[in-house]
Amino acid sequence: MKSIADLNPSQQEAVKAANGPVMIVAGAGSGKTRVLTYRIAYLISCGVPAHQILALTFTNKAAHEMRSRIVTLVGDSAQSLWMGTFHSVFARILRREADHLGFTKTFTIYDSDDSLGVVKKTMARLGISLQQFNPNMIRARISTAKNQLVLPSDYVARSRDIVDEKTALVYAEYQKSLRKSNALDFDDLLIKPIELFEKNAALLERYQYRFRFLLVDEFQDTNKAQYVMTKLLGGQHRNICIVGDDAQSIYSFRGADIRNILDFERDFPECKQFRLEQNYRSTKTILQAADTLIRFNLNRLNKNLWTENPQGAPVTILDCHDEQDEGQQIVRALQREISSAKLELNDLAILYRTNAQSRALEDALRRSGLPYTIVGGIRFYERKEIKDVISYLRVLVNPQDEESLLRIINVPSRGIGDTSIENIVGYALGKKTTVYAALSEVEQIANLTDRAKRSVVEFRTFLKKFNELAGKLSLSEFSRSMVDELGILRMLKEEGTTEALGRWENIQELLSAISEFASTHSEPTLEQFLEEVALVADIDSWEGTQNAVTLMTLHASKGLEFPVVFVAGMEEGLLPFYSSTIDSSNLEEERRLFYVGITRAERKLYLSHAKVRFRFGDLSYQSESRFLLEIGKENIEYQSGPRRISSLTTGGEGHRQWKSSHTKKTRHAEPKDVDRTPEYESESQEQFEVTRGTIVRHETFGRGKVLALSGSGEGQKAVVQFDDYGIKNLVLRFANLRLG
DNA sequence: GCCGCTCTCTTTTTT
DNA sequence: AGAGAGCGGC
Repeated sequence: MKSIADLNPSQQEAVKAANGPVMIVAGAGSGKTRVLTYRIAYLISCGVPAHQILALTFTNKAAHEMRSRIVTLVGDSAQSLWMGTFHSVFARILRREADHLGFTKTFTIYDSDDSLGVVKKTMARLGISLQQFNPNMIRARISTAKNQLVLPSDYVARSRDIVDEKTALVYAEYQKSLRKSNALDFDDLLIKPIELFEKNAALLERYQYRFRFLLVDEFQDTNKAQYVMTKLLGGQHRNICIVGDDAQSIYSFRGADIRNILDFERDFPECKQFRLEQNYRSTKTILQAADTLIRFNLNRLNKNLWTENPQGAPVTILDCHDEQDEGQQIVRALQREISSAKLELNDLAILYRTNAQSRALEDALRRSGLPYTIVGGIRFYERKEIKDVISYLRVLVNPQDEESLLRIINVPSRGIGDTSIENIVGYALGKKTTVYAALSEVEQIANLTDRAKRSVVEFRTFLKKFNELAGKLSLSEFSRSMVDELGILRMLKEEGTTEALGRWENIQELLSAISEFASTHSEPTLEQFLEEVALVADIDSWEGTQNAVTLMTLHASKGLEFPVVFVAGMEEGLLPFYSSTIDSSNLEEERRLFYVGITRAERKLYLSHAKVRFRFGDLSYQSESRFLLEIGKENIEYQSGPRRISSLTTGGEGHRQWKSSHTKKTRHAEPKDVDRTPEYESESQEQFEVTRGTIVRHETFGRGKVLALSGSGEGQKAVVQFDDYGIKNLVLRFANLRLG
């Protein structure tokens, strides 16, 4: 192995503390990835067989990169490392052990869309109104419960409102449906292994023995299930190394819990701690800005990041009029940077809070002719036409997969309508058999038209044919001929619209992806392909090597670095983002998110904000983000746009009303300020004043509290938390609210 | 059963 | 503003 002399002393110590629990607190840009790779390489060079090391990373991309770096350090023996995300590693383990849990190896992994479909069907079956109760909210609550290892049976006792009561019912049925479909959702991939190991001590022991060294990266973003899993696997040998930075925890909405770091210290009191505080990435100015900002968070571990890098240029703030202007100003700044600093396009990144913001930025880039690449947005594998083809493949692998089966039974449309489907499902339910099996008993299903019966037989024959072909053709031949026979490509081509052509291209792209998968794997199977598809993240496929500016969300930027970084949309309401449920912990997470953004920058940071922006089809006027005031005046310079148009003074009637409510200056945020939620587009009502906090009464929903207001005039909307019906979004003009 | 229209909801972030 | 779902007419 190459010498580790090129690491600094604290990095070296962290690398060499091989045995026992280790906690590495690694600040942004402190060479964390380097330490991890060297640490693993060091273990291998000390004689630990690579297959006894399990390293859990946050993205597949990080895993791939680390693995190849380790291979360059210690050679090919490192290929047998176990490395990947929690989800992919445990999916792999679950495939092996599926029969212990009553699933088969070919189980399907349901994404959030599939889960939502199951939730909806379950609600319908239970007679719970989809109008009254938001299926998405119920799905989210089920997911949260699962992340916290709350079982359906325990959920009832924790019910706090009527939505919880309904959720409890749905949750129990939802789990049964998944089991019937031989399917696991994302959360199950973490929970089921725990269930497996708790039930089966011998099996746990085997895996404990197998993975003698555990490493967990981005530990601040693990959830309870992931932590319990870590403890289970590593609790005996205690060779657990966790690496993280509490200041970069940005996934609490997904159940991540920073308290895991504190719990680790409690559960492993003998753990050795290392702190990496020297930053190698950023200029002093950028680091100071980040540090000044993060000090506004009360809830944090103390850390002292420092750097030997030069002072660097101040952070530039771009005042923009609207999102178009923002795009233009960013483009101009980009062009200046490229010409003056001799940068490549892939040295530049534009980050934002929400995917929706990319649009205006893309427009500006396109107009200027600057090539760009976008990470994320509408995910490829979530597009309708792609999901349809994938569903066919899923059903062929796992005929029990009801969600996919019902999705494709009439796609392309073959005359099996909703009524027929209902009859088939009803029949299956009555006979306690799967829908797939019911297809073979079509003659016995009541109320089916002859046309529907014939179509079902056709559909069945189609599936059967490709089931038989599966073993005979190569993966890419197989999928191509299946798509051909489905006839969707031909149909799309005939349709001829731009949209249809786009879909046609997408399906071709999917087929190429399958071919590529087949050529890069030694024994490619459909099962493997589907698993990979289910667990890819947008960032996994980003290479960063092409000659283009990169656009992505702040979340996706975690772990990356760029010489020049732009953070767009620095406005109250957008960053920090607020929804109806903002509280101080949300605000602190938003601040950490911005912190992550700042610390991606090596040499130069730009922050932009717009006065006017379209949101939800309405113009909205926001004051600049409080975070701009929190990064320290001494670190910033303002650069005004070349021309200022203020629609506050030149705008028409519709705009004038905003004047009064938005001349209010954002309060300077102080850590001690208890109520930090700023006024959010509040305005007076005709009959009575509705503001945040007003208690109102609704004809059917009863008593509720106004959480937020948005929009203007006729279109003004209120987010109301009802005592019995949860959160609703109402148009005030129609809602007929009375004071409660 | 299919087509086209209107209404609703969304958009926070993602494995 | 745009997409998807739900509804009504053919």
